[in-house]
Amino acid sequence: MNKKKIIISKLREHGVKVTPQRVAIIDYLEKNKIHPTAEDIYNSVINEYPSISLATVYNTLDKLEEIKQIIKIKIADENKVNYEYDFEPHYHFYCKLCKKIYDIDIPCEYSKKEEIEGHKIEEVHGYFRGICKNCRKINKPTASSGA
Amino acid sequence: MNKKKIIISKLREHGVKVTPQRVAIIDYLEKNKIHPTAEDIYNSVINEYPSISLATVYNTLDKLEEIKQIIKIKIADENKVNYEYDFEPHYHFYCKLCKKIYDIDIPCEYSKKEEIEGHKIEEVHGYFRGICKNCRKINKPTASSGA
DNA sequence: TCTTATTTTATAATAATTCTAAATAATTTG
DNA sequence: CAAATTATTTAGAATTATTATAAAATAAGA
Repeated sequence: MNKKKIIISKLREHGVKVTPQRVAIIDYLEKNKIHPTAEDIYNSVINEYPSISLATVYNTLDKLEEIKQIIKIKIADENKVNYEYDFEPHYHFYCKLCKKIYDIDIPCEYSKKEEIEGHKIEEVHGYFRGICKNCRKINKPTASSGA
Repeated sequence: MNKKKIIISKLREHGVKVTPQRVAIIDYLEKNKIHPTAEDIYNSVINEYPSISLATVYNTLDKLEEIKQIIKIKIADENKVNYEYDFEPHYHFYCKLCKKIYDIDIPCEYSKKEEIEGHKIEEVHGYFRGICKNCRKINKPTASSGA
């Protein structure tokens, strides 16, 4: 059973209607694992549903978050939310130059703990910020430009 | 040498003037280690400097971030930034009920690494979200209300 | 004191997100 | 099948945190 099917059945379980707009948003998430913003999703889904509204995108993302199938991540410099579709807990890396968010293939420490210092854990978030692999290369002085 | 003095000398090093407004903001951070928002700071400092503007608070916080004396944390449900004054890297815990941010007294794994998967690390962030110790108590069924 | 650069202030602008109310679609009930 | 009910979508207005702008105030140096 793939994630799309899981989501659809979970929506039904929760009495949430599986509308074409919602499916289009789920499809987008399924195919574009780039930690998109609500606007990224909107800009793509609007091709299929020219009358879709940004509010519908936000509303759908909220529902998906409620049923714990996506996670909001707040990592960018601009004050906006990116959405994570992946199941497995892992770290993220945000590049201050190209603004891309990378998945980091190490599990979050503490991601399996249920509580910490008496507090009940529901989500674990871990991320790095810095300069990514590619931007380092681009900005590194070349042999000819070096001293 | 305490942190306030360090900050003041660092500001001077960077050619940033140490104005009374800025000192008041630093004092607030020194005395209120509650991960305040810019508005929290503004609401307090305005008592001392009734004409201070929110822009000055943001401007000062940006300067303090530039010289790496505070860290922006994006953890709350509302889309706003909280500021961390503490030196040592550690985790945070955000309570979804009372909205408080707790410091968690375990060091961030990877906080001393310089790079990961080829990316250059400049900041490491780790946080939990869930229900805090106190809110768990308050919301727990009492002996008399239980089955 | 005059000059210059910096900072503060007040206000306007921006941008992400949420809210609202009307329109639409789907579902249930008679 | 038709009417009634309910959930959803839409368009657009409202909200809110933050940033930008420009004029006034301040500070530092010559």
